[in-house]
Amino acid sequence: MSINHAILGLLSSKPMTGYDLKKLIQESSFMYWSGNNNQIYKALVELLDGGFVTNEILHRESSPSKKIYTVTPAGLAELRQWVLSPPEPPEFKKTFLIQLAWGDLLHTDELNALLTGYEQEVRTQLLLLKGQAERGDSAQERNPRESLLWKQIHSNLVSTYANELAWLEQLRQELNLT
Amino acid sequence: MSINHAILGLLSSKPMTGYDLKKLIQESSFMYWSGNNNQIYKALVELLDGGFVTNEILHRESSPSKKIYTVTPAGLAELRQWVLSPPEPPEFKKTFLIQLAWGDLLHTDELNALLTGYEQEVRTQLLLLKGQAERGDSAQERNPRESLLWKQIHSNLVSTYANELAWLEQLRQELNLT
DNA sequence: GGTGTCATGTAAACAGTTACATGATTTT
DNA sequence: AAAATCATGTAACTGTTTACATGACACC
Repeated sequence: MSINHAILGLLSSKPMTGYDLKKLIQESSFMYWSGNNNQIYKALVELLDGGFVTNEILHRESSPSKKIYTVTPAGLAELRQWVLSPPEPPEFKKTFLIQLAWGDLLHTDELNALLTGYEQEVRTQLLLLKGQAERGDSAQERNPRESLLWKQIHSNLVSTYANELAWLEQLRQELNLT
Repeated sequence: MSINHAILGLLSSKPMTGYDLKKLIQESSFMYWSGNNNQIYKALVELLDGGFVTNEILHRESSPSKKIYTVTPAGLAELRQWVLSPPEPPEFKKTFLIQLAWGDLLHTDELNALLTGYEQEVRTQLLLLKGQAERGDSAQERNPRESLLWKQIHSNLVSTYANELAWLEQLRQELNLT
């Protein structure tokens, strides 16, 4: 349930509308939520109720009125608190591994096709990541330490996918030699 | 929604009760569902309705009657079909990375403690994995190809965690040198 | 005598996704 | 003239988790 904290984080660099937040979260590689309206607008109501953000409402003739959200000091304190909290282990959902678990039902060529399919998916994810990096995503960093952290987050994801590809290579070799 | 297929897979090696399936799924490292009653018993009803499994009911005086589920040929066909279907990309939920994204709010020593906390979590996961492997988990394999596949699934998870540790090492170095 | 395992199931709450609804403005 | 973007929100559905409920039998 940390999308609220992610929103606090995003707002800490710049006041934004729900619509802006939605886009940032949807485009982000490491903020893993889908970033649909329901999540965002619900979270913003909660954050407002909790006093962690305030909003400035721009009324416009017709069109829904634009709401620009800003973190409060209480919101910043909450964010810091959360960042300090004990990390959770990473979670992996690799449905492919479950397919592979019963891959013995397949002929060798079918199994090979399955591996190739997975490889394609992983490569696609890697390309998406690099695309985001080139577009200089995640906006303005402030100081060198922060910018180092963001680079390392990106590097974490890249290495995770690269590791998957390396493992695939190993699997292919073992399958062919047996 | 592939827990149904995972259940078909498990039943394909041996008829079992819902209770047995629950334990296998909960102990498994790569079948990522929690394996709570609600999921299992609901899935079994669906599989039964679809004609993918049958059950033999052992009535016992008092105690709920034991139901032993067996895959039907239709179930095996469905399983094979699913195993052949185009793989999805892996999904990662690394909440830690989101904490790190705003890690610049922390003092250096706090940040270091955060990294250590994460490292501990990852190491714990690795130990759990090795424990499962030693207990010769995932039961009886049939032929060399299948047994190779199961070993490689295990190896995938190990390497994923190992990669995380290697990345942490790199991050530590970059943080200290800056 | 208490704890743990076996064995089934239900209820309630929470989280997440997809789709719906509206309507102006900007781009192609 | 059509399509995409801006901007907010709601409704319905699906998936997941936690907790409740029952009761025998085995083990310490």
